[in-house]
Amino acid sequence: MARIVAEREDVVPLLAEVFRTYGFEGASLARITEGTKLGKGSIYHFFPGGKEEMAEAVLAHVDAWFKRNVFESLSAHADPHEGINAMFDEVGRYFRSGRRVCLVGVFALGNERDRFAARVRDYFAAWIDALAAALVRIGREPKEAAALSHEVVGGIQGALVLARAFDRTDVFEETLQRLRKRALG
Amino acid sequence: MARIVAEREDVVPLLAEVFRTYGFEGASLARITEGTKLGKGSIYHFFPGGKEEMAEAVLAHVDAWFKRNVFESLSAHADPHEGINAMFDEVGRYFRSGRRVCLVGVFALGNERDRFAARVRDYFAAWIDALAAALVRIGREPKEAAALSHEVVGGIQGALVLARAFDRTDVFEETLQRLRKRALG
DNA sequence: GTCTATAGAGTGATAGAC
DNA sequence: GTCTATCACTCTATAGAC
Repeated sequence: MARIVAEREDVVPLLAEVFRTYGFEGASLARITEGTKLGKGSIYHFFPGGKEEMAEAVLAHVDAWFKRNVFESLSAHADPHEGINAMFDEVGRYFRSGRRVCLVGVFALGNERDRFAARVRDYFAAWIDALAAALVRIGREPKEAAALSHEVVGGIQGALVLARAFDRTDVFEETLQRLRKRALG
Repeated sequence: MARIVAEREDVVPLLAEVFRTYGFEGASLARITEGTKLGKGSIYHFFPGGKEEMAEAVLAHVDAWFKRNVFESLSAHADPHEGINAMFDEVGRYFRSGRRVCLVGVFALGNERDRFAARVRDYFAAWIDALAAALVRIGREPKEAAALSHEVVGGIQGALVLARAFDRTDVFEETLQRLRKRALG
């Protein structure tokens, strides 16, 4: 018996792609074992809680990734303009110009939202708050910054819907450009 | 046997709520029979093609509803400003201030997009085109009208995601107000 | 009898859990 | 792999309108 060492952390990104592609209900064990190249036994060894625990781990992973790579750009840069630009660059890369959808957004729209309400809420709250803080740093009024921040994050989610609907990456890229200008201008 | 006469058209709105709530994959026959109060026999009598035919009928129904009640507002009013205002009013009502999600948006994000690609694309294209035409009528340049129209329709989709994520209708209403102002201003 | 709407038992396949 | 539950779907049987 070959023992290809896998760890929980190595499985989570693969799991994330399955949940992202098929949603929570559509992520069947068959699709999960295919996507992770693991047997059912291994999957349940890593996630005794079943699909619910898998989805929790995936949401935590996405949340951590965004905190580290996207939200932190906003506060880490000495120049907040640079931080905002870095955020848009990262977002464009992460969503592969709209070819990839937002897993948390998909969960927010679905029936599974209630099950993962806290995770979904916290993800968007963290993003919006980090962006709003950067907007205040470039001189916006707090209230204006909050509204603009909602507009940008919501606009990105909407752009993902339209990019998928039209199957066109330029729809996503152009919206990203427009939102970037509005945030910085 | 009680014979409560139902017609296909009466069933479609009930079906729509099931697909809207659970998505295509999550709309099991158990949920469908529960939501429509019809037995499997009746359901398959109306939709011999099964779930695929049900989803097609639902998408066609939503599409027709929007064409009649939303997109037509944009062209029917003598004053395009009034038409755009009417569109925003209808959208706010239809989505129940963000408590309801967009069935076509959910389909666009999911794996089922490919199966219903034409319907999904046409729905958003019709909406964006109708709005862009109204924006041209109030004096916008065609190119600017197209960009703004994408922004508004995408913004509405994104606002639905955020409203569900935060479980707050005011997030949706405020975004709708902001987009309305931008469209008209 | 014919036609349409109804109900639901029963099919094999597949689901998630272990 | 094995378990039970549930999946989408089929089929037979029924009722009532013509």
